[in-house]
Amino acid sequence: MDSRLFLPVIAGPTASGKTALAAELAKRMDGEVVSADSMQIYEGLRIGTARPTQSEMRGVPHHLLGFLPLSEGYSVARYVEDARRIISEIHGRGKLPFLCGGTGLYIDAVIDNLSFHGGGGDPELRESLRMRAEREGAEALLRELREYDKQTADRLHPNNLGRIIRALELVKTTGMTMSEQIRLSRNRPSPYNPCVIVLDCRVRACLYDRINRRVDDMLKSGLLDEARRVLSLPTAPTAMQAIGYKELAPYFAGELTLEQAVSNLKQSTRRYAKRQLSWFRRRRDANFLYIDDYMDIQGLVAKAAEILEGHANGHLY
RNA sequence: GCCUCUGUAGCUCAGUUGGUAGAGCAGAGGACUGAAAAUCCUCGUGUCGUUGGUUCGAUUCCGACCGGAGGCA
Repeated sequence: MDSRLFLPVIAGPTASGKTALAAELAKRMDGEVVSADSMQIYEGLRIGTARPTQSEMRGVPHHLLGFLPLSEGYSVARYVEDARRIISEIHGRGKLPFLCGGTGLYIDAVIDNLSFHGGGGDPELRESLRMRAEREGAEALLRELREYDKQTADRLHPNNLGRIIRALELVKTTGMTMSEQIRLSRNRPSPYNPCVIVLDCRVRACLYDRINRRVDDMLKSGLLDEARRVLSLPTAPTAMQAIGYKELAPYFAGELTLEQAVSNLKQSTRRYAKRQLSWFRRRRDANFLYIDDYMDIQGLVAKAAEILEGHANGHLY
C-alpha cells in the first residue's frame, strides 16, 4: 500500500474556475485549500489577482493568500517550505489538503519534491553578471557557463539572460551546477501521491471570453483604485510582475486611454493563460477537464470528485 | 450621373519592370529548478474583389461588373 500522502491538485489557466472547483471539492471532502499562486500571496493584490473572496471560499479554510507585504520578495524555494509545512499541518488535523493554483513551477516544486537547498540569491553577484553581459554580451556569460555546466549552457538560448545569470550564480555560490541540481531533484522521491486535475476549455475563445469578462468585472469592483495604490507603494520586483497593475500605469500617466490600457491588460492575461496551459500540458499525470463540457459547476465537481476517489482508491488519508 | 483613388493573410499594408507573394500586428505551438502573472524560442498558401480579353503564362497589362473612400455636379 502507498504510504505517500494523497494530495489533490487543481490547476489550470487563469479564469478557468479553479477557485470555485477547489472550494466546492474541499467542502464536500472535508478539506482545506492551499493556494499555489505566486501573486495572490501579496497583501495589496486582491482584485487584480482575483484572490478568492470570503464568499468564494464557501466556509473552507484557505492558506497562503494575501499574507506577504508588497515590499517583500518571494521565491519558489520559500513557497515549497511554506506549502509543505501547511500541508502537513492540515494532515495533522485529519483534513485533506487541496493544492490549487495557476503557478506551474510552484505546483511542480511541491508535488515533484524539487530541491532548492543552498544557492539562494546573491544580488551583488547578479548585478555584476548583468553589467558584464552589457559590456561583453550574453554570449560571454554563456561561454563561461559552458565551462562549468555544458548541459545547461547548451539548453539555454543566448537571449535568455536571466536564466544564464541564475545558472552561473548557482555554480559560483554553491559549487553545484544546475544540471546536478535537477538530477538530484529527480532522484528524491516525493512524499506526496498527487492527483492532478487541470481545467481547460475545448474552445480557446471560450476561455478568452471568460478572461475578458473577468477583467471588466475587476474594473467594476475597483481595480483602478487598487492599482493606483499599489503603484504608489514601494513594491518588490516579485510583486511588480503581477498582471493588472503595470498595464494600467500608462493610463495613469496619461500616455494611453483607459480603453487601450485595458485592452493591453486583457491581452497580457490571455497570453499568460496560454503559457500556463503549455506548462500543464506537459505533465503526463494530468487529468484534463474541459469546462465547456459541463452545463454548470455541479457536473464539473461531480466529475472531479469521481476522478479523485478513483485515484485514491479507498484510502483518502 | 461623371472623375479620381482603392480592393492582396483575421487586421493594417508592402510587392511582383507579367513566371501564382511577404512584413508588422493579431493568433498558434514550445521551453522552463531560488524574480515564473516573469523570462525565452519557433511558426506566414492566401479563390492576390468577380468576370472576360491580350499572352506560352495574368494577382500584375486592358475592358466590364461588384464593393469601399473621396471629389465634381
